[in-house]
Amino acid sequence: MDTDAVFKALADANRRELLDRLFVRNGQTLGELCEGLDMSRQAVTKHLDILEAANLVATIKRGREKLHYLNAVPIHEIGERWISKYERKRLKALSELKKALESENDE
Amino acid sequence: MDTDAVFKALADANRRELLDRLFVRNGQTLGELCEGLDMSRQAVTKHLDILEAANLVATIKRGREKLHYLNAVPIHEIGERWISKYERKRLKALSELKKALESENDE
DNA sequence: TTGACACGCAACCTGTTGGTTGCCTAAATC
DNA sequence: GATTTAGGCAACCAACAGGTTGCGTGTCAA
Repeated sequence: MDTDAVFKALADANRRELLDRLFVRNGQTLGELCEGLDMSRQAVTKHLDILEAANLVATIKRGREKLHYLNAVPIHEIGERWISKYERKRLKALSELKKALESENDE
Repeated sequence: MDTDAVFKALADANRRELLDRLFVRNGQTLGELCEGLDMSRQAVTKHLDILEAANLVATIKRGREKLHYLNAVPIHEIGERWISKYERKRLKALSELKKALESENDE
C-alpha cells in the first residue's frame, strides 16, 4: 500500500473530521458530509478525492447521489506496521528507565 | 497534545526517514543524520525542527554538537487515541461481514 | 418536459511547504 | 591565535495544497 498517501491524507484536520463523520455514520452522501462544515462543496469533494486516492474512503453512486464509506484498513496497517514499531521502542525505553531507577535505589 | 502537529510532522517521507534513522540509532548529531540524504544540512535542520515542535524528537547540545533523540510517545498516543478507534471499527466490520456470509450460507 | 437537485470539471488565487544559498557564531584542533 | 568543524539564522524561490468561483451534466419529480 501507499504509506505516504495515507499519512498525507491524514495530515489535514478537515479530512480527519470527514473520517470521523463517516465513522459515526457510514455511507453518507456528499451533501450530507458538507453540512455544518465551513467549506464549499467543491472543497469537500477535493478532500474526499484525496481520502479515496489513499483508499481510506470507498464510494458508490446511487442515482444522482454518491455514497461514501469509511475504509479503516489502511489506518490499521499504519498502526500495525509503523506505529507499533515505535510503540515497542517506547515500552523498551520505559522498561530500561525502570531498571535504571531500580539499580539506582540499590546503590 | 497537539495531534495536528504530529500528523503533519509524520506526513513527510523525509521526516519519517529521519525518525527511522533515530529508531535504529538514537542520539545522533545533525551531521550524522545528514549523511547519505539527498538534501542540504539546512533542509534537514528544518525537518528536525518540525519533528521537535511536534515533540517527536528531543535534543541536547553537547559542545558544538547537537544530539537528537527519538520520542515515540506522541506516536503511541496517536495509535492509542485515534488509530485504535478505527481499528475497532474495522474489526467490527469484519465480524459483521463474517456473520453476513454465514447467514447467507444458511439460506 | 421543465425545473430543481446532487454532483463533476476546470480555471484560478493565495498561503504554506520544502528546498536552496550565503553568511554568521561557537567550539575543537593545530 | 589561526583554522577547521558543527551548527544557527535569514532571505529567497519553486511547487504544491487548500480554497474559491463559474459552469456543465445527469437524475429525479412536478
